[in-house]
Amino acid sequence: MSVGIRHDDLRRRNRAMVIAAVRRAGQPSRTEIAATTGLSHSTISAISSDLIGEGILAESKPSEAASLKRGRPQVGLSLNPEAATVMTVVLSLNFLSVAVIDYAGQVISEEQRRLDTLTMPRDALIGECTAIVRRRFEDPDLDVRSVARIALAIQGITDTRSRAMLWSPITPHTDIAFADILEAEFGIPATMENDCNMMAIALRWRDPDRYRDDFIAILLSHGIGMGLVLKGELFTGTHSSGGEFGHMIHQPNGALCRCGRRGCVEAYAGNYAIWRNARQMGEDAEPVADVSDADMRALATAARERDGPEREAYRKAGEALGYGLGSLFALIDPAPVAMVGVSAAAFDLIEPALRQAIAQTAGGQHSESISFDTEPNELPLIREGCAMRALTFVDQEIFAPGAQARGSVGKSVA
Amino acid sequence: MSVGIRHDDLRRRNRAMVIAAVRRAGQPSRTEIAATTGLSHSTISAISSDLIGEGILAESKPSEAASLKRGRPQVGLSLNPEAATVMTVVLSLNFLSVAVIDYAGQVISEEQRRLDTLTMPRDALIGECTAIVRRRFEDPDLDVRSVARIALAIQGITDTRSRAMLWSPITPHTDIAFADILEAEFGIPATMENDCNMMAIALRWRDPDRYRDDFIAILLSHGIGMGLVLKGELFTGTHSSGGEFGHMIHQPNGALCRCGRRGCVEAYAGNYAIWRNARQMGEDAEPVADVSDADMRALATAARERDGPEREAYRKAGEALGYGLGSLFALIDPAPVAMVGVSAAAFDLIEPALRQAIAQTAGGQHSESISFDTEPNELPLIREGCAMRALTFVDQEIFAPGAQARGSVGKSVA
DNA sequence: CTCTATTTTTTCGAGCCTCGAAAAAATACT
DNA sequence: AGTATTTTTTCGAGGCTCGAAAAAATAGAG
Repeated sequence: MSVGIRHDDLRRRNRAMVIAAVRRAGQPSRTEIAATTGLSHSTISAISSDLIGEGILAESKPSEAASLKRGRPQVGLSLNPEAATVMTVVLSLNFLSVAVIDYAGQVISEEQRRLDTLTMPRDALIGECTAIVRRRFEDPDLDVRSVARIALAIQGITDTRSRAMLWSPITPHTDIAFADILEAEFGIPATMENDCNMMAIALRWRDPDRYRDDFIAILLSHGIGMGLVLKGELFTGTHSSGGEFGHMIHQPNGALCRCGRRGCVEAYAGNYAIWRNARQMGEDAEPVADVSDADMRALATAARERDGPEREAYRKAGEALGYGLGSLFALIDPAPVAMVGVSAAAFDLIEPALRQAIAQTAGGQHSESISFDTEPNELPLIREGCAMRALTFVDQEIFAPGAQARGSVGKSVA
Repeated sequence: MSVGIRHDDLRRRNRAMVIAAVRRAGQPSRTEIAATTGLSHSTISAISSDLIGEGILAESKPSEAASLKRGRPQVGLSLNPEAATVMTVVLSLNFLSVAVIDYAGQVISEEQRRLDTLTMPRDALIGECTAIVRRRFEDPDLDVRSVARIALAIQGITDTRSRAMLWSPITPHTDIAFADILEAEFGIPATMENDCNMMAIALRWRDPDRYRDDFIAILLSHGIGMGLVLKGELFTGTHSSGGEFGHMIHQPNGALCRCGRRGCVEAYAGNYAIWRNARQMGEDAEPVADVSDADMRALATAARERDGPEREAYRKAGEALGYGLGSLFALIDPAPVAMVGVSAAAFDLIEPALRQAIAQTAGGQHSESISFDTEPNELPLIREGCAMRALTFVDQEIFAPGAQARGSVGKSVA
């Protein structure tokens, strides 16, 4: 059962709250923090004085707009970039990237690398990941001790505890406990996250007005992924990262999916499925391993030019996505959707059939009011989400230790 | 954003925690409460002394088993039945029932009534509800002032704030703010809940070992409903009660559903759908308004006796439920399922096709390990859930005021 | 150039709350 | 009757937040 609140949790939680307020607002004054947190000025004063003393926050120049006002000018509080650093590792199909990010969220250094994830042996894949991290540590400019957290993201299913990759389309291997491996290797806390969840976190930081408490990020790529934020919290399954939107059933006994089953949404809307339909290869054709972004763009161009199998392929993708979203909306009610990935650039071809399908479902009662946004480039989003994930971990678990250990106050996405 | 913790919230939250511990454990000693809440003995002593002084808790006889032990005997703490009462109102097809329940959860009095919900005018329906509540208030044995909360449950969609029924299959009328209406009428806080959510709450109280943090309650009745508990909390949509499992899409452009759309799970698995298929009326046949429980039982008997359209109807129901559950499990991972309602008594006819379908979905990877439980009688469950819903409201909002107003510590189902 | 109004931030004492340790209470065992 | 054991209460210490007041820092008025 949930547990009582001990007296010392109070300060820790309010510390975390202040740090979160600064991370969100950028350069808020103490008065502004008091307003957003609902705590008294005295408390904010005491806490921020502590945090400055510990080198977590720093005072910045009084904000420009405020100097027009009378009275004592506000002093902005900001995150001290040197308080800590975090590392992000993003593993996607044939591509591995790492970045070092300071406490204020700026990228310090990065490295990217192509590799053949589909055919690599298990050990080689793990080795590449540890090696790329190690190379960052060897950078003489980087203070190794400052690295407080490593966040990995991978396309595929991870476990709820964010320790391991359970299954991924980018490698034949399963159940790799990347988080444990990196922790053992470098002695730094690490987590293994799902790529679409990180996209959702990044969207929330990028555009908190549109993506606030309830929204959906859908990755339209070789496969179909989803990151879901409900009531301000990242939605995950009970055992895994969950949210396997791409593998909801669209057509019982339908098209062959990359996962080996039939009729999944992905088997109609993934790049390989669009490709298969556009090339009229039949729904039983084995999914191809990869379709280049250029090929997909050519497909979209062809579909825009004339009515033919390409256009029909996108229509089928839209239909599958629409019925899938309709079923999802039946469960969670409609919410804003962000379409991310290379096929999001072809969303104009997908949207009509999608809206038509969704209008025929219970969740689509107000289908014209459901709004879609597109973002063709998923990698920067994933990296950004990872960074925020790692940074907020440092905020909460390291700079306000114990605050999140019990109960659930103040938990929120990222 | 989430808000800081003020000093006085501390006591309120810990009060709520102590009350919750007593409600859960029945007659725990102070020492046991200290252990489950993690608070110190001194704190528990102080809080329980307050609660006893306020008439919320009462000391009961030392528990029998403990007297075998040495030392000072434990004193059990229990809920004082006279601390408050709550009222539950359950509105289902052609049936209205009300009950008064004391603070310890015992039914004090009840009344049940048949009425024709499908044809009643809006005002008459509302009038029946207020009248049946008023009659309970007129009971001379009932201290009107003790009634602290009214919880209504209805089959259909309610809003997230638990104020109104938005849509229901039992009446043609929509958007009835029952909670507001009863509050205005009697001056007592009221909520309007979804029936399947109440079932889920009741299951959790009845069998916390099986139904703890993640489980699904599915109502197999004229329509198909679902109550979903994830991570220990009732899952609702962003705007409505959500969880409209019955209206996830099973077959695009498939059988005609009671909701007017096509291919919903319910259009294959609802009683009217099983009836329609068993009578070979075709998937376009208008759903019948009601099928009696006796007719459904006769159908099940016929299906068990011989291979024919009845058996096929149950097979189709199982298939729809299986694919629907498969899609749901793709999103949330598998969880224990309780099948409730008259058709749960025919689950033996449904299960084989259900398991076969689920095995073909992503969520059904370990389909043999997914466990189903059946409970043919939904009404007692709904009433029980309503009672617990109302009682825990009193625990938290009235006897520990302010505790839940900010943040989210200690929130949990019911 | 000084004084006043205004706004932000800090300081200080009061009031709560929880905690640990010790005391008190209540029983079983010897 | 005395001792051991377990539960519950008491009491002082320490920590935290709050409100009020003071201090700090600036713009505008005269």
